[in-house]
Amino acid sequence: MSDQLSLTFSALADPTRRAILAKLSKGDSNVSDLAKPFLKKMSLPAVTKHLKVLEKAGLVRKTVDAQYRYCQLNVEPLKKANFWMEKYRDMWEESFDRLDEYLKTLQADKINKGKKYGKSKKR
Amino acid sequence: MSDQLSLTFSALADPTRRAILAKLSKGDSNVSDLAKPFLKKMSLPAVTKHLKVLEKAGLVRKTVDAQYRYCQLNVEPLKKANFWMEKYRDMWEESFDRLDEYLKTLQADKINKGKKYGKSKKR
DNA sequence: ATTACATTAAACCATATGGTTAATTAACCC
DNA sequence: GGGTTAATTAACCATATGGTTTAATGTAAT
Repeated sequence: MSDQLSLTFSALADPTRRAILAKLSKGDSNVSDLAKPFLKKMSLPAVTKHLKVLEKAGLVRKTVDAQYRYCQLNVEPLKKANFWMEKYRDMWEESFDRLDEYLKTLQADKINKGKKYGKSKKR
Repeated sequence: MSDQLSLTFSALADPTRRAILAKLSKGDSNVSDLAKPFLKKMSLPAVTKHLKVLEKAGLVRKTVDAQYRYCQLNVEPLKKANFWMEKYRDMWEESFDRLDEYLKTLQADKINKGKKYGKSKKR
């Protein structure tokens, strides 16, 4: 239906699914164990559905062992999503620099105000 | 409705919206100019809707000038999304290391095969 | 063989999403 | 003021999403 990147971002656009990924990052798990923390919030089939979304995005892989399905995190799509974001990294670091500069300005102004005969700073 | 992060990922989960962001990263633009490349694919109101999604996620800001709305990219949410992803960075770099190791193994095997009396490698 | 457990499938529902066309609003230009 | 342009709103539609409950499937355990 959608492209890989859209599937990935779409899969990440849900707190439950992000929590599932977080849990899987600490180790593989079968469905029941994985679902346990969410069963106060939702039913087991709901978790199954979330897992299916994650699988379609390639973020989770299942291996069958008897009646258990072991889920494993696959970070490859995350890597690709991150690669897409990298194009914008400069921009947010630049804006951080600007913030940094702004904070320095504030600091300078504060010092200036402190001085009885302080000059306004050139920028 | 959703949390900030979900809104961001959700906004990114569409190729048209990502293209809009890409275009805005090269400079501010009013809606019509922004929409131009997409008008073969979809109508202007459709683009307006996409913009609204991006605005709700905080990725785009509009300023009004007469009848024009100038759209500006705001990377802050991208920064936050990236921050979330960073937790997994080690994992995909690790998997790259594994790939690297694997490739070296292949290389070693190749060399081994080349030798008339090569031993099979223990794993 | 029966029972229990792990997991998924089916059927259903409400709301969200992504698109359309037609109408509306607001500002400009002559 | 009348026409043009920029952009949004409204009303509508089809499909997707995220949840439910109940049923089905397959394996294990006794």
